[in-house]
Parts: sequence; C-alpha cells; structure tokens
Amino acid sequence: MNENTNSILGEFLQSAREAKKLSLRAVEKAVGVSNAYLSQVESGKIKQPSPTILHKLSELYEVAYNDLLSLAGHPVPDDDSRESNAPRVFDRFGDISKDEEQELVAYLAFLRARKGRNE
Amino acid sequence: MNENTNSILGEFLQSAREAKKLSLRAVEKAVGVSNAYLSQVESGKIKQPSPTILHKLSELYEVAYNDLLSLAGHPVPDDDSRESNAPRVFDRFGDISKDEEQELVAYLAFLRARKGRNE
DNA sequence: TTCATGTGCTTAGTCTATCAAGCGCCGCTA
DNA sequence: TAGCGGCGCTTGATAGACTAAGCACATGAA
Repeated sequence: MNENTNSILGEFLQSAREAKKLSLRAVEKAVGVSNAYLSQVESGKIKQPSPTILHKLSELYEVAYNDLLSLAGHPVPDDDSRESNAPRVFDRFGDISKDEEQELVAYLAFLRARKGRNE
Repeated sequence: MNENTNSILGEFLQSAREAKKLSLRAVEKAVGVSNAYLSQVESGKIKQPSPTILHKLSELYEVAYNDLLSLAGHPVPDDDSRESNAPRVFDRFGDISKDEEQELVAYLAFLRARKGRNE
C-alpha cells in the first residue's frame, strides 16, 4: 500500500516526454514547470497536477488534453455534459444581444489595457 | 495590489445557487462540499476550486461544466467543432487570442448570470 | 587526471484548496 | 419570554501541489 510506481498518468507523461526526446530540464524550460515537480509527477508521487500544467504538457507533447485530464482523475467535460441535459449557458457564441456585445467590447478593451500595463 | 472581492466565478455560482433556491448548507449536503468553503468561493476568497468540485456544482445547478472551468481559469478542452463559427461580433478587433476568447466567454457567463438574478 | 556541464532525483519549504468547529443573527413556536 | 434550528460567515488546522536548492552520477573535453 505504500509504493506507487504505478501511476498511469506518470508513465504516460514519461513515455510522451521520451518520445519527444526531451529531458526534464528541457521541459522545465519549455513550459515553466520545475524539473523537480515533473520528476515527482512521472514517478507517481504527485497524484493530481493542475489542469493548467496538464494543458501545457499536452501541447508540448502533442497529446490530447482530455486524456491527461482523465488520467489525472479530473472530470472531463464532454464526458457527461451530454449525460445531463443542462442548458448551456452559451449555446454557442451565436446569439449575443446588443447590450451584451457592448459589454464584451468594453471588457476586451479592459483586458488588453491591463495586459499592456503588466509586463 | 489586488484585494479583489469581485470574483466572476463566485458571483456566477451564487446566482446559480439562488436561482435554485438552495442554502449553502443544502448544497453542502447535496454535493459534499463544506458550506464554509462554498461561502469563500462565492465571495471570491478562493480563486480556483478543483475541477472535481466544479463538476459537482455544475450538475446540481444545471449549468455547463465547461463554463465553470472557464470561469475558474482552468484551461478548457478545445471544441474544434465550433472553431468555424467564431463570433462575428469580434471581427472588428481583428485577432482574438485563445486566452482572450476564454476570458470573454467567462465574462459573458457572468453577465448572463447577473441578469438572471436581477430579473 | 580535472573540470565543466547535463541528467534524474530528493528534500525542505511555501502557498493554497479544503474542512471542522464555532460564532452571531434571524424567524419561528411554545 | 426562552429556546431551537437554520442561516451565512470566520478562523485554525491539515493536506497536497509546486518550487528552489542541492546531491550523486554520467559524459566528454583539455
């Protein structure tokens, strides 16, 4: 009950990294996650890396983000958004009212202003 | 710098809960998340609840899990299918980055949640 | 040989999500 | 009036994600 070398997520990530012929430090440089942490994830010591980190790795390794989410034990969106017939809040970006459009425009301006200021 | 009390995720979740006429303790009972924690999420004190919790809430409140992920700032798996009918509304801005699009989607959710509550 | 650089790994610490316990405030009903 | 049960909220503690620093081993030059 103690030794967990069997982390499917860890093994999967290690395979993907080696397939790309990348060292832990190369990955650290590429995605901004410490090699120490990556090592622990691959060895199964860390069980649930955040979606943010999984997303970065999925892009680097060119594997499906959904798969990593699933392997990490996070709920995967498409899986059961179909199962429950929850009304989608955005049925698609499609029908946006004039008011909403105006607010979104303002908000986008705000986002860009803020981004320009930091960094 | 930031003492942010305005959390879009928090307001959205509060709107959804009140729309269902549920107390924090009722939600606690339903999904197994402490009312203390729910209170902090709604007030914006907690920034990034785990996908697992967001998923449970999305089912209870009958809102899209993807939307909650987005509001919480977690990467959302790309639905490549909707790439094609990207919102015409934003054409005037030229290119919108993925990040920006995600923030706009989140903000739209917030707008609509707020409208629903004041109605 | 010696030095330099790259590798995976360990450890100590920080930060934050999450919970258990308990507070004070209401609206009841006896 | 007292008391009860539900309400939102605060606080202290715990667990686990994540990093900085450094260790030990390897390779390959000078």
